[in-house]
Amino acid sequence: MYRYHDAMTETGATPPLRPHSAPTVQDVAAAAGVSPMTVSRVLGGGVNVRPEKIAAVTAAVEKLGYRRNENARSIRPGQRTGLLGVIITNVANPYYAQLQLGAEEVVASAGMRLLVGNSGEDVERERALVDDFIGRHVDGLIVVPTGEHVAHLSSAVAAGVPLALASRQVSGLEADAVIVDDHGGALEATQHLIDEGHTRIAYVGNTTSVFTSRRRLAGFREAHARAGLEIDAQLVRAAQNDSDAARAAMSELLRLDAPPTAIFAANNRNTIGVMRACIEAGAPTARIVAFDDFELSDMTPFDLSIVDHDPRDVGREAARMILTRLRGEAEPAARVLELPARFRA
Amino acid sequence: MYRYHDAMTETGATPPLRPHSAPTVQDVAAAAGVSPMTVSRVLGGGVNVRPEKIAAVTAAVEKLGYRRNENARSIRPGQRTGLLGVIITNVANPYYAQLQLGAEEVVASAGMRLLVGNSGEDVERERALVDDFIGRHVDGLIVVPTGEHVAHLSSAVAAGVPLALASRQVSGLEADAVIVDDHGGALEATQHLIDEGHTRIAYVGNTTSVFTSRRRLAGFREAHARAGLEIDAQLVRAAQNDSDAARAAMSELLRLDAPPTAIFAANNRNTIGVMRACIEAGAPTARIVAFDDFELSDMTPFDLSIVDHDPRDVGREAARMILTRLRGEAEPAARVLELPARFRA
DNA sequence: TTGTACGCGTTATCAG
DNA sequence: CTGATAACGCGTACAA
Repeated sequence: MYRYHDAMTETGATPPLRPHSAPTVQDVAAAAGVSPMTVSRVLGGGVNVRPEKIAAVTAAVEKLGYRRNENARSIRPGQRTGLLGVIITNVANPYYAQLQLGAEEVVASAGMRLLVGNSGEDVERERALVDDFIGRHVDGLIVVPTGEHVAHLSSAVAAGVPLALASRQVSGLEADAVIVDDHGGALEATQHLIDEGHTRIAYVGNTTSVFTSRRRLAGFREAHARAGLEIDAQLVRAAQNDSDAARAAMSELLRLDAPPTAIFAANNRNTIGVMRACIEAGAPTARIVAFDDFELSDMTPFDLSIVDHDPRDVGREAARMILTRLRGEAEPAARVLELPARFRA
Repeated sequence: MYRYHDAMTETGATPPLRPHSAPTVQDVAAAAGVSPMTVSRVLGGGVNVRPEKIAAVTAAVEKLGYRRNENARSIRPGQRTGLLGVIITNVANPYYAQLQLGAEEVVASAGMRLLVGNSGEDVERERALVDDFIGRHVDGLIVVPTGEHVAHLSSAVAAGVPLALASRQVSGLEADAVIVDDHGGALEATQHLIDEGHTRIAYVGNTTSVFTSRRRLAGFREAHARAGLEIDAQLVRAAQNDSDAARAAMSELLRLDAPPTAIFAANNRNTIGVMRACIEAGAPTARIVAFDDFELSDMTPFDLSIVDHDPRDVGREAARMILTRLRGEAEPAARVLELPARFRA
C-alpha cells in the first residue's frame, strides 16, 4: 500500500496556514515610496522614470515577491492573455504529445503559454474545453477536432479567436488548418504492397468519422482501383480508435478463411493493435505498412514499412498560423497547409 | 461603451473584419432588459430569480454568444482561477505525458484546466514557468523539479500556491510530493540480476543531480553491498538525460575489455538508448533490467525485466494532494506519498 | 518625470 | 426578488 511520511520539518518556519493575498502594485508602491503608476511604468520597461525610483521599485518588488497579476492585466481593452489553447484527443498517444510539444516550442518564443485539454474523442468534452478556453480569453486555439461537429468551433471563430485545426479538418468550417497528405501517403503505401504482389490487403484504422481515416481509406481504395483490384469488404476494418480495439479487429481478420497477406494500419494506435494480435496468433512476421511512425518501430519483429510525417511539425505549423494571425499578417481567408507524408519502403 | 459591435449595430454594416470584443454582462443585461446583477445571478445558478427573467437572460446569452470572462472573475477577492499549473520536463517522453494525463483526469472532475509547460531539464526555464504560472494565479502547481534549485519553488510556497512535487523531490524544500520507491525497486531488480549470477552489471541512468537517479543508483549499490560484490566504477554511467546520450554511453560500455553481462537501465530514455547501442553492436540479446515500463517493451528482442509503476498515478496523486489542500482538508505539514515500484522478473 | 482618475468585467453587499 | 454601488489589480489618458 501507499505510504505517507511526514516531510522533514526542521526548517522551523512553518508556512502560513492561509495563503496571504498576493502583493499588488499598491503594496509595492507603498514600500517603494512612489505611486502605483510609477511601479507600473517600471514594470513596463522603466521609460521616463528616474533611475533611483527604478531602483527603489525593483527593490520593493524583490522584497515583496511581487508578480503582476496577468488576469487583471488581461481584462483591460486590447490586452492579450498570452495563452494558447490546445485541444487534442489524448496526450498518452505520443503522436499528440509531439503535437503539443511543437506548439509550445513555437509560441514559447513569443512568451505564450499552453492551456491544454484532452477531448478523448468525445465531442461534448471538446465543446466544453473550447467554451472554457474562450471564456479564459485564449489568444488562439489549436484543435484536433473530433467528428464533424461544427457549432462550438464556429462559435470560437465568431468570438474572434484565431483557430487552427490540426491533423483533421471539419467540413463546413472555414478555418486555418494543418493537415497531412493522408491520401497520397496511403495511396503510395498501398501501391507498394500491391507491387509486392499482395492482393488481399487489410485496412485497419479509425472510424471513418475521423477525417484522417476517411482520407487514408480513400487512398487505400484508389491504389486498388488503379491496379484493377477488388477490395474484399471483409478486409476493411475502420472502427478502432485505440490499440485494444485494433487488436480485436485484427484477431478477427486472422481468423478469416482467407486472411489478408498484408495489412495497411492507418495510424499508430491501430498499428500497435495489429502487431499485438499477430503476436497472439503466433504470426509475428506479418507484412505491415503503417501510417505514422512511432518510437521503437524499428525494434519490432515485423516487416514494417512506414508512411512518415512529424506530428511536432503539425503542432509547430498550427502555432505559426496562430501567431501570424495575431500579428495581423494573414489574409482573411482560411489557409490550409498540407504537410507531405513520406513512404519509407 | 465603445464596444466595436455596438458601433456595428448602429451603422448596420457587415460583420466585423476584426475580432469584436466579447459581449459582457452589460450587453446581456441590456438585451434581456434586466440589470447586470440579475444576469450574474442567473449564471450563478438562478437562485432567487423570477423564472421569466431567467428565460430572458438565457435567451440573451444564447443570442449574443455570451461567455463569462474567467479572467475578470478571478481577480475578485477569494476567487480562484480553476487553473492547475503542470511543469514537466518533456511531454515527448511518454512517462510525462501520462503524468500530465493523470493530473488532468483528476482535476477535470473539479472543473479545473491545465496550464502546461516543459522545462526540458533547464532550471531557468522551470523558474520562468513557475513565475509565469504564479502570475496567472494558478490554484495549484505540480512540478517535476529539475536539479536542486529551491528558490523559485519556495517562492511559490511563499505565495501561498499549493505545490506538489512529482517523481522528484528537492532537498531543503518542504512541499507535498509524490515519489516512487526508486531505492527499493532498484535494489530488488539488481538483486535479481545478481541472483542470476551476474557480477558485472552496468548502471546506465540520468545524471545523479536528478533525484530519481540518485536513489536508483543507491539501490543498485546496496544490492551489490549486500551481496559482497564490488562495483567496477567503469560500469556506472550516470550522465545521460536522453536516449541518444544513453546510446553513446552504452556503446562505450560494450567496447570495454570486460563488458558488462547485464545492464540496469535507470529510466525509459536510458533503456531505449541501451537497446539501440546493443543492436548497433550486434548484441540484441543483452540482459536488461529497466526502471519504468514503456509501450512496446514486450516487443523488443531483448531479455527485458521491468521495475514498473504507473506515471499516470503519480499525476493523479499529485493532483489529489492539490485538491485536498484547496479544500482545506490537509494538515499543514507537507506530505510525501511514495508509490511502490514493482519488479517483474 | 510623476501622480490622479477612471474603466476593464465581474460579483458581494446592501438597500429597496 | 431586483438593482445600485463598490471593489478586485492593472494601465491608459490626462493633469500636474
